[in-house]
Amino acid sequence: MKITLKDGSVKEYEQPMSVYEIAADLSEGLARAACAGEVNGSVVDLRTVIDSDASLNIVTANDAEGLRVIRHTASHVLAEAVKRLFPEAKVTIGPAIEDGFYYDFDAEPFSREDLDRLEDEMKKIIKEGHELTRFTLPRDEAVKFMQEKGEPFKVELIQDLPEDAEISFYDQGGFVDLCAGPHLMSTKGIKAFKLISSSMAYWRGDASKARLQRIYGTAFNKKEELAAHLEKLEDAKRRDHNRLGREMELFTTVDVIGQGLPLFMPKGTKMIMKLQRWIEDLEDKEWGYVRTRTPLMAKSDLYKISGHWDHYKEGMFVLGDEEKDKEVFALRPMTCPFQYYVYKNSQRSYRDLPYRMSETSTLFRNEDSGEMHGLTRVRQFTITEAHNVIRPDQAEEEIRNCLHLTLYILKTLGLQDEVTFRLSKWDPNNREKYLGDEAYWETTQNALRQVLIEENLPFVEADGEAAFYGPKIDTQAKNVYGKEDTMCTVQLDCAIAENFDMYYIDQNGDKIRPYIIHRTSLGCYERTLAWLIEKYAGKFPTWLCPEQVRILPISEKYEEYAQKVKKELEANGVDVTVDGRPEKIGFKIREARLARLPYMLVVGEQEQSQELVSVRSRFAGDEGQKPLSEFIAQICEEIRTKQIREEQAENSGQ
RNA sequence: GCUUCCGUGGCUCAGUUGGUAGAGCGACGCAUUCGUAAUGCGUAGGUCGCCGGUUCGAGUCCGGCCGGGAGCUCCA
Repeated sequence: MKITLKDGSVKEYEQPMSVYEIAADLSEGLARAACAGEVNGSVVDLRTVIDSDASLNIVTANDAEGLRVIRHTASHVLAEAVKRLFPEAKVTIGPAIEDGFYYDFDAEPFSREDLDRLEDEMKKIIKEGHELTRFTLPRDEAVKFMQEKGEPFKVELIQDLPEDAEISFYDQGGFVDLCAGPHLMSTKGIKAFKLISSSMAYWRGDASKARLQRIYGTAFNKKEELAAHLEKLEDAKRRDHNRLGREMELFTTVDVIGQGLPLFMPKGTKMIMKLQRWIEDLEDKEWGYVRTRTPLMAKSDLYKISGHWDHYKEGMFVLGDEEKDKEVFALRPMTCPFQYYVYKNSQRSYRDLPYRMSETSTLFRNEDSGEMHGLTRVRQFTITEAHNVIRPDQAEEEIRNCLHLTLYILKTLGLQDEVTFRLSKWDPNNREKYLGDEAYWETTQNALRQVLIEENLPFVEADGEAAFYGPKIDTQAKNVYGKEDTMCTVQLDCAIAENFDMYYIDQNGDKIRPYIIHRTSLGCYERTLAWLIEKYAGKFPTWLCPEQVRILPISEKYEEYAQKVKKELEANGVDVTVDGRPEKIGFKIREARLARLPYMLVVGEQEQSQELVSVRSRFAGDEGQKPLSEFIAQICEEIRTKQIREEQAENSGQ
């Protein structure tokens, strides 16, 4: 690969090299004069490297590194612009993040107009082309330096650093920011950026600390890349389930019913019922589950035993007033304790375990008003969840078992490549939030980690994401805005059986505490539907479609034959309708396409006389005429096997 | 709960500096009975999210509330 340096000279390498490697190499020799900015202790002009030659094929990960440097520098430019236009604002921190950068300020809220003005100011700063130069100070001098500048947040940051640390600063033509770097050598290196939005954020993410104003922006190497990114965001919005789901009449919301309480329309309901019947049958017939049906509410007594009354009362809908009423009820936020009493109804032997209780249950959680979002964050949702009561020696096998079921379901839905796994651990610095001691958490977390490793699933570990009774394996998916949500979960709970006095009788006749696995094989139906809408942009696999086939008679003369075809398809369990309106065939096809239907059957004179149908599919366009019986066999097979047919782009329309 | 943007007929949107509303699609009616992405003509439909204020006059300005989007915090 060839690198063109800023002074015009060319450097050649036989092997592709990373930005880091180049940086290291260049800093040894000729590069210093041409470069600035620091990467891992080596000095390099990343701008030069990135721009060198598109055919260089610098490894993607390193392009990402370069982008981070551009974005981080952009955040400094933003900070300078804010200080210029709003001198009273205090700067805090401004890192590069996945798709851009942000900077938090202690300031009055920024409006969109403010952001536009800031963009203009940033353009000026970029054009002025300030060199970024690094210098360091001993800690006490650094503190003094920022005190004199009147930046209390920076002072606090410096004071948290080790006493003997050399504190590094970057100076861009007079504006100086505390920063570890690296940066571009000049503000001129920022060639394409945009401020996206502003929002409130807490200092150090702590709601009890200062409320800051965060400005989000993004920056790219080239204007075209920025444009492509913005276009991608626009495209993502077109797939947004909250828009598409309403447009396709899957669900709606009503002001007077309330926030976070979606109404499923007939089509959305049909999809959810298809998912639910599938999951329940699968669990019961193939994975050894029994089904329960327990109340949607209970007296406060139950939640006092489970611990929810003390820890999570704000999150529950409480019916009644403890002061006035003899009995206070609450709508259930989970199914766990109800199913525990199903287990406790009779004495269980070690031979009975695992005892797997599953229930499609509606849950209620009083989310804060700002939290609700479409179908992904609601106040009432329905989930097929289970509690598997097991012997301690069955833990690993049963966790694996649950994970396999989840993986099978994701694969069937075509979602297996959309997820990441997370080992959700406790927060050792916040022990009062959890049951059990360090040894308990080490043991249970190790058990889950072991399964993930053995199953060869890539995963991240996250502190403070566990349930209060135990660690989890969460299956995470991102929505069209890149926000991550938990879809499925497998939780190991070795603690709660004690609270409910659950036990089984072992070989020796002794009472033993079981472990409990809390798990879902799919996320709640609301969230899953949202995920499917966004993944498929409304073009669902045929088996899930609420309307799988629409019959389009050429004219009203063929209505009778259309009805006959409909009856035969219905007899085979296909969801089918007839569009008998006196419209032209082209018009009916257009509407069916816009409704994202998988199959259209055009019927007219020829089809009627020979028991044929003309098949037009979302997948292959005009598939031509075939005998009705052949089409039925084909679509039934597709539905039975839950096949996901590949789309073939049609050249007309959308 | 907080920050910000938004709320005009069923849907998507227009509505210049305040002078009581428009379009396309859809719906309905009539005509057309049609061969693979929009047949023509006509009709109806809005107290401009709700409440209050400023004003001679408010969809347009101000305040509060309700609802929606994005973000923060939270998420059993």
